[in-house]
Amino acid sequence: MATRLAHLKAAHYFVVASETLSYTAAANKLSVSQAAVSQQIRLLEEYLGVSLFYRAGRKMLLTSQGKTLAEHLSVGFEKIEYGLNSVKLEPLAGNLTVYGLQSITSLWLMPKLWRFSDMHSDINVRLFSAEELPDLQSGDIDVSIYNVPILREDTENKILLTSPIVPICSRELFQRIGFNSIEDFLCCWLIQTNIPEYSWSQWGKEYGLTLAGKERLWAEVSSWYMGISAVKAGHGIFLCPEFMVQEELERGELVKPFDLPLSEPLSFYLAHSKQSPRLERINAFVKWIKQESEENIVTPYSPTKILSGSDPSQ
Amino acid sequence: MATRLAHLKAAHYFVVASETLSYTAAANKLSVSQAAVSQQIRLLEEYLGVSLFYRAGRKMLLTSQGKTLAEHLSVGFEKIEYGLNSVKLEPLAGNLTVYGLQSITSLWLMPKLWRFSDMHSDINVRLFSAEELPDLQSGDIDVSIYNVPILREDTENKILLTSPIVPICSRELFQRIGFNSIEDFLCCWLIQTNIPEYSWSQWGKEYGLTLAGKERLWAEVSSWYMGISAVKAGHGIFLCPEFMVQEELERGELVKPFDLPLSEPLSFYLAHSKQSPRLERINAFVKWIKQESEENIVTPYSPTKILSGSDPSQ
DNA sequence: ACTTATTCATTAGATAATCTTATGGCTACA
DNA sequence: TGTAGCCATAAGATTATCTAATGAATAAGT
Repeated sequence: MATRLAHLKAAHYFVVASETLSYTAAANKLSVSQAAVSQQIRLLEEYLGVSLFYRAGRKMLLTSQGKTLAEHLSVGFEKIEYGLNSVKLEPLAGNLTVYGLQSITSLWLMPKLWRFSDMHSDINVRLFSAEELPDLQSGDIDVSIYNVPILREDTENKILLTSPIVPICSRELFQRIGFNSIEDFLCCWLIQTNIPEYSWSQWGKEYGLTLAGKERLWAEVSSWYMGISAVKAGHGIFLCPEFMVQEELERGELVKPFDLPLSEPLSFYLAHSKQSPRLERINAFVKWIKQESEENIVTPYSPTKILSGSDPSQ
Repeated sequence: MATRLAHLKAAHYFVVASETLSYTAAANKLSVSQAAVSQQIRLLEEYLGVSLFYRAGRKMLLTSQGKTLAEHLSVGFEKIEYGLNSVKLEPLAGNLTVYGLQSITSLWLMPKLWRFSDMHSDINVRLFSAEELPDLQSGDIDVSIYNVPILREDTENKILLTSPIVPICSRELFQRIGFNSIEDFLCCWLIQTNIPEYSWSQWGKEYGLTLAGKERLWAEVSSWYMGISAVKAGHGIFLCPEFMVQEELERGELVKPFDLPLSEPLSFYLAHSKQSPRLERINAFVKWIKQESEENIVTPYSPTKILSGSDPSQ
């Protein structure tokens, strides 16, 4: 590293002035007097032995050397600013960016979020939904909810919730087909995600249903969310984490034809950087969300109730 | 740009300390007292609300946050240093990097260079030879000598020298073949660069020599320098800028079988950035080299003299 | 042409940041 | 157990930097 880096403050003032092309405006931005800016820039010019600004009437313009310098310095100071911001401790109040799969954010988190905002009106939660592995080190994401833990030295992971995966269909489909036995599944579209552990072939293996026939009706969706949307539209039976459709099950909009979950449940993991400058905010959020998930571990409705309710003759 | 960039000096000290992992060593590098470093880093830690170093016995180690910060800051300060250096005026004394094609540096410039060092013992000339277009803005090259001008707003170009291009061969080849007429060329290897203007076919066109026959012996070299090397080894006749082999012609090592130059001479251009911080040095060099080239514009030996002088019996 | 407002330059004095010196505590090592 | 090496801290000295006031130059409005 450079051991002789003189006049850093002057360089900073210069960069601000190079953006505004006005000492007065720069001085305002920097909350100092115009004279301070003028002096610092003069100092820098003397140090470099080169003039950086020249007057064009009432305006100040950069000399060609000034332009060169400003380009280099501005990227330097940006990096420095970014570095400082990425470790500078922030107070409790402020923004908090939560990342999650579409399914869990829209189906589980969003409906609960108002309660958090209620408790912490000074924390502004911003949701960010996508399907790829989150980067918790970049500073763009504070907390993530993902279906695998984010394994890194500096990342803290907690299991947020664990949910069985069961076949789900719409009430209409359920009433139309009847579903006296699991073989009745074979005359419906079988919807699944692209995760092999949670596929119909796995389910078939566990419950002795042969799905090999090529006359099967398959559909593969790229996210839980899309599968649930399909099921709601009555398009088939979906192997779905139960908690995601808890409300719909309660309302009877969606139905579990049989309460036959996959042996492997699905877990979601809460993760955040251990050294985030927003740890205080993060901890408040994590504490709250853990409570929320614990209050909802038990599925309040037995799906067979709906089943028998809608078909008492069985 | 960031308008609130506090404690830049502290950040700088921190980066130096993060490299040495010692406040004392950092203080020495920075030419300040150890206490100054200690205080600045403490200040920075307080500002960030985060500890950056921790003591491990007698050593200081970076905390994980310290590491993060140091990584970002060091690249930032490097950019700043680079920027400042690229405009900071330098005194006459110091390094000067001269770029040129292999041929011109080794055959023309290098042999003269001792005279410059003699005049300017405080300017240390470093030669850099390659074949591609030089970048005079990067700061790595101060002056270039190239066969086309470097056309840029901020670049100054001067013609350094203009030289005829003539057929050249070794004395041995000359004596062996005799060369009574230009048709005798046809029984030798014809060596040329890959520049069409300076090719044998161009020469043949100008002097009415038909070179179409497929029994021709051709060799194409990628630089003047390589062609001259080939000729010196007696491998054929080369279309060569005369000034490059002036000494060899004088000594009789190489010979011009006929003084029949191409109509288009070859020019070399001296170029440098108008806003280099090393302009003083550059000007000294340019002034000298222009003088050198003007003193040598005329070829002192008529090649036909060597021709007749070296082989009186023929 | 004459104000007037705006902008940067310059100065002197005030203020704040930063440095040094001196000292003390801790650790590693002989 | 002493000693040397390293960092922390405090007080006072020294610089660096700021502000306020003023001047000079320009552009725009009257």
